[in-house]
Amino acid sequence: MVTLNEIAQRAGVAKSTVSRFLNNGPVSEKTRIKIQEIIDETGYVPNQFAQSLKAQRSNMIGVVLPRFDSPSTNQVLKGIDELAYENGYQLVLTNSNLDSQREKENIALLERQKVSGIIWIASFFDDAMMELVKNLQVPILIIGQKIEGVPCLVHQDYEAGVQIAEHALALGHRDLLYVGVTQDDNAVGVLRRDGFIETASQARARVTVIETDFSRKVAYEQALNYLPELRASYIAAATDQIAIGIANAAQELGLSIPADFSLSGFGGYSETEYAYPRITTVDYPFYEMGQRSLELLEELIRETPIPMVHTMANKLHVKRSTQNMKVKE
Amino acid sequence: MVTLNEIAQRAGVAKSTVSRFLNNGPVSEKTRIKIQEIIDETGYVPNQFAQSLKAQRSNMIGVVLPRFDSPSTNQVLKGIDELAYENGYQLVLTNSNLDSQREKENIALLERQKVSGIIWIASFFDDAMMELVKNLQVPILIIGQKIEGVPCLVHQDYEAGVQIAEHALALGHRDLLYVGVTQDDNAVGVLRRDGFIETASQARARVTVIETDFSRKVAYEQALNYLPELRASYIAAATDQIAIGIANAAQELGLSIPADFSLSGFGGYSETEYAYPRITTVDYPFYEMGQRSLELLEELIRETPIPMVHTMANKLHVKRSTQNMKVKE
DNA sequence: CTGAAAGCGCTAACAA
DNA sequence: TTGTTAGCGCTTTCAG
Repeated sequence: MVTLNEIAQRAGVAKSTVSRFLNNGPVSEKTRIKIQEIIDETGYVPNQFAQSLKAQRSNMIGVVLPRFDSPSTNQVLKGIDELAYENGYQLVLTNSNLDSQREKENIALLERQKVSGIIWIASFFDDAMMELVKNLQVPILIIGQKIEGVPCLVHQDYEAGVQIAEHALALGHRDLLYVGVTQDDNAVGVLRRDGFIETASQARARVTVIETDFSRKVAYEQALNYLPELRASYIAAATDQIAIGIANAAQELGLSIPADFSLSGFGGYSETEYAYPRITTVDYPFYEMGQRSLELLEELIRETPIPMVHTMANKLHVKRSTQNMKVKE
Repeated sequence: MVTLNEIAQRAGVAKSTVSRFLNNGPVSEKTRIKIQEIIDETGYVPNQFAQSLKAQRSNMIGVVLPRFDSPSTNQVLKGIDELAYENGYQLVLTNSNLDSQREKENIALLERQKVSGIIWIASFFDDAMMELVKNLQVPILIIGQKIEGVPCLVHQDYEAGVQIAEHALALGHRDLLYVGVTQDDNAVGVLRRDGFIETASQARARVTVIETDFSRKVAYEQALNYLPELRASYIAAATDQIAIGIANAAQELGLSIPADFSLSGFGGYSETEYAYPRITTVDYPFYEMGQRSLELLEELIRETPIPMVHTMANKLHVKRSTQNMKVKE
């Protein structure tokens, strides 16, 4: 392996001179040329470990993600990656496999690796995690969950709930079903639902709530049960996956959307793009969120003081699955 | 930061003793306990850069992938990740964003980082790449493309083509349409097609071939054109994405699958799971492939001699989109 | 503008 | 079993 030392000897200068050259320090034109020549000849590349050992930090950015096969996460990743590449960072990805224990391990691991910063795409969260994050020696940015005292980047989930409710109301629906998820997930389980319910309630619409989990399959199976006796004319599902599950069940039961009921989701990362009919949803800007998260992390790395909470705006996309309340009878 | 040196001083022993302790070398019971105590107290963690600088290699495994938002790649990743985690490797992912230039950069970058090994999920391939890979100082395993003289792990694409053709023939279809992709992609563009065509031709079936690209959208648009005048009773699409595009177009045109024609894809990573009707496909074991790739890479890292080419078997999954050739008239 | 020297934290001979 | 010592390759004072 070619080392700095070797370059120095061949060029007849001291190591420090070569080092200075490498770091754009003051070096005379003559030696500059000489050194460059030798470097080209030998194909020398600095040893990153030695550099990092000195610097006590690396040019790596750690990302903690809940799983590899989530389309939304992948969009976020894409956004992170793009800027990381442009700005010369190397991405170290750690998958927690939806395991809170492993999530902690991963964050600790990245800290030991002395990454420049960590982006944590959070799924859930507990006190031990809080403790860990607060004592971290490395800047961290949390995506997707709001945590007291730690820089976060979140969606406007409450507002999204409001948007969907307003949409339903504007179409004349007065009897609504909200298919939600566990309250353990604050963003998806609580905020969206609250935005929806509060808006609907204020308008004196009737809202029923049922809970399902995140899987398309379970949503599908449950829907097979409740759809036949459905009273509501509008179903708001807490995620696009759930909406698709419901749509599948409707198809199975011979129900037609939006003729029999309107249906909407939340998410919109092309998930619903190929569902029939296209499902009305609130688009979440995942890709942009990834980019933004890296920008914010860089501020943190530079120790620029920034606000703790940042939000990404989302946008209602009306498709064919929702329509005006039909006047029956 | 707590260093080994500090631990040594506090414990009243030499650095080397602590180091030995850490690496399970011979240390007396008494000092063993003492050292452990101090480590627990201080929360000491070895500095990985220093370790790597010494060892001239890291415990990282580099993965080069074409993009983040490919479901099949994500399954592979999941498989890699699982074993990497179990075996104490850290994953460094580099995205090439479907850019051959960046693919090269990434491999070079990982080499400089002295990862223990590289898994390259290859999309395409040229001579410059060949050159690079052959001169690599780090073990590399290529997934998805077969390259002379380099360890590869590939799908049985030709065999998959054969399987689909045999399936179509067994159902009595004699007029087949193959919707393929560019021959630049050897695995998908050439092998699947050849397996299909050769099998069908031997059975004296009529085969027409048209080419599309990898996107569901383009497949959909093209199908809108050719489906109305379709002669064939069976369409074999080169990927599930393409099959879904065709199915969408059929739905749009009021054609019914499999009544009007049978349709099959290749792939089967739950992509087709929610399409209606469920599409017959050849399941590719992506997850298992990820696991296998890590196993193989570990052999390479240990310098165990292994064969150059490894294949993953796939399996035909018959769903509702294909049925017996109807006797018309 | 350049060189000598110290040291980042760890491992591995080699002696004791 | 333990300690001493010499680096791994690089950066960074500090003199010259």
